[in-house]
Amino acid sequence: MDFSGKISKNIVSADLVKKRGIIMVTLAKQIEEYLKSLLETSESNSIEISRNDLAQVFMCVPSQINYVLETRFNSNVGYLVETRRGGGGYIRIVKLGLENEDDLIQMLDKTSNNSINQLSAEKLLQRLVDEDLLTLREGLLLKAITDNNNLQLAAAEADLIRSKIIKTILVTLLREDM
Amino acid sequence: MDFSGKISKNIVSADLVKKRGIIMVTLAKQIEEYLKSLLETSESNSIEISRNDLAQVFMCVPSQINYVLETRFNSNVGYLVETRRGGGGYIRIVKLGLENEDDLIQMLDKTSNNSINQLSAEKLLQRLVDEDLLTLREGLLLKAITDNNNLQLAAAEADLIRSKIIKTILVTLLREDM
DNA sequence: TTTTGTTTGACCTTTTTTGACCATTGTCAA
DNA sequence: TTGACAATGGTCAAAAAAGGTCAAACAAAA
Repeated sequence: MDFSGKISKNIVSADLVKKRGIIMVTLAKQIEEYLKSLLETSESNSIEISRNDLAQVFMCVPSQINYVLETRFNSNVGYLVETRRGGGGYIRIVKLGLENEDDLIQMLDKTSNNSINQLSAEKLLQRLVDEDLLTLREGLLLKAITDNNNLQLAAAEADLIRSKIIKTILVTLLREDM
Repeated sequence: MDFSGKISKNIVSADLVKKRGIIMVTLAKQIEEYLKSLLETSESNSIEISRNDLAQVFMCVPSQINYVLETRFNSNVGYLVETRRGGGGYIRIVKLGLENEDDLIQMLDKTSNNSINQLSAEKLLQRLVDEDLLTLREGLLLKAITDNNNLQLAAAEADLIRSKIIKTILVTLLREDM
């Protein structure tokens, strides 16, 4: 996208720049708040936006939206983002339910070491089944997927992939729109 | 075939991606849903349409129909399309079921190329959900697991791991006790 | 002053839409 | 019988419509 020739934005954006006391509220912060307010009024704890439209609303470059998503809506801070390109593309932000799911959060913390061996994964999955966070069938499926025999990788690599898979499982279970 | 007054919009089939407050439904998606709704009411799991008539109903160029057929009704996602040109020409879409083990085994064969990209995996999972071999939740979980963003690997490596995961899923579904 | 966080824009990838041109089949008049 | 022509559907590449990446420039905080 070519932005050359765009109207100098300093003038227009002046009234968008609110001040809170002396500290300037950044654009990123404003977009963050806006998205969070949308999420709050959403019944499903998720919203769908168009990157271009949103950028237009805030009179900024589209990539600014990505910055906000990366820094304020990643899974470490309790959000999940799904996107699609092309005509009819969209960005979906899903708020993860962090309030009631302390166990999952704790597991997530522990799991984020980027490495989980097969036995640990199996135990963790079993625990999720025991706590009714996964059905038995889901547990079996996931156990098979994280099995060394099926991954067929060098140990270190398998452990790494497994940790990513487990992390994804935990994050997905935190979705409140399932 | 008479299409007059037949566009029943917003017929949303079970989808891995549950839709909430859609921003923009593409033409392709609408035509896809329409054809799927026709298929669902069809006793024979097959329908016959006229490309030109359908294009007129949706007020688009005829080749748009081909795009929909190629991307949404190909054999990878469980459909078979037969056509005939010339006067009295037609397009027949047949929905292939996944009714017995042989179908899954066939799927396994096709899949065992040691490489599956994200989109193909997503479509395959969607099909398993549509055919009630996976629950929607299982589908979402598995889709997340096979998502590039979550695997965080180089494309080629991701495709390889994904094929192993898909293979494991299919094999597991073939288990008698699942 | 150094470090960390924000903003911007050039360039890239994916998906959908459109249209010009091609191929096949059926009909009917010569 | 055959050859024009109408009625279908097929192909392919360009344009349009999204979103993604990354590094440089700026700004704020430590």
